[in-house]
Amino acid sequence: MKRKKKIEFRSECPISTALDIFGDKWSLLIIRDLMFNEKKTYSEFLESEEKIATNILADRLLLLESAEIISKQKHPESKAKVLYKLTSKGIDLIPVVVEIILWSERHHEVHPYAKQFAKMVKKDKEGMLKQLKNELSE
Amino acid sequence: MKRKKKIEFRSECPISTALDIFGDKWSLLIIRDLMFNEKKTYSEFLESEEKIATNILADRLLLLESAEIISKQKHPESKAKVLYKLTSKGIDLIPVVVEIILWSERHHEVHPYAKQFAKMVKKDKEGMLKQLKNELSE
DNA sequence: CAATTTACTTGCAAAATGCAAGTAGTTTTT
DNA sequence: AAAAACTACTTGCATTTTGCAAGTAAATTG
Repeated sequence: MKRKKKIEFRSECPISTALDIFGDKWSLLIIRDLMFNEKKTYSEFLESEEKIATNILADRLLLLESAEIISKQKHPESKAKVLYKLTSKGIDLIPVVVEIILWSERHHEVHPYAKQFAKMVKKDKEGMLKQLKNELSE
Repeated sequence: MKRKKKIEFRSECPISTALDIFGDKWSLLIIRDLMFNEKKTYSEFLESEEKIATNILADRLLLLESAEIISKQKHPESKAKVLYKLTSKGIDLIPVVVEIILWSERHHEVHPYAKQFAKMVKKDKEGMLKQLKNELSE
């Protein structure tokens, strides 16, 4: 098991600390795929439309694991596969990700399904957050 | 007026698009300083404890300006100074930044003032969001 | 048992970052 | 009014990170 060097925090500012963990172009996309797209394995993450490079994916998975946002599990079907899942700390990022989606949807051209999602969240944000959390906590 | 090359979006995913704009270690810290720390000028941003490099700061200010998250204004006191402020699109990031603070405060060691802020948000999130928005919209 | 799949690693070029120093207006000090 | 200091940058260069292509080793499939 390869251990990634511990993340150095630049300050005790909560925003800075968060950025030290997921402040890059890729980490939140992995989290998105775990959160909304039912992706769980290395090769599934590779398929996403933004086309992350294999070495970057491996690096980010290690980083997110060392930050305890994701964890590795045995895949029930095959031992060639590795199952990644969000930890409770990762699941706890739901409100952050949802607010990013809402902001982006208000200000940019986005996929129709994102517009639909935003519409549903606006109807009942609390309910939606709870539902997402439940789905991921199983 | 130096124009920064237009940001390329990797996809129409709202999260990916947001990351194309502020998915790095510094942009959200500038936004934080504008949002919570009453910083408005280049040299004030440089003073923050994370110590951004001058060239990176200049680059991020251009990027945020081209994404219409901040705008440059004349400084009322001096024409040696430049006043940066959040646009309405930038102000609209308040919920994102607040959720990041809440998440980080729950899971990491942070400044005491951040804990205090989290406590106040938990009491009345809607009120706090409105108040922050009002303060920035003047 | 050969081909394919899965989860990576490696090597190298290109891009981004970080640091120190420099510059060009503007304002303050003497 | 000249010199010093301040403000908002830019420049050059070393270091680090990213991106791409190819390779590997174990597990699985045909």
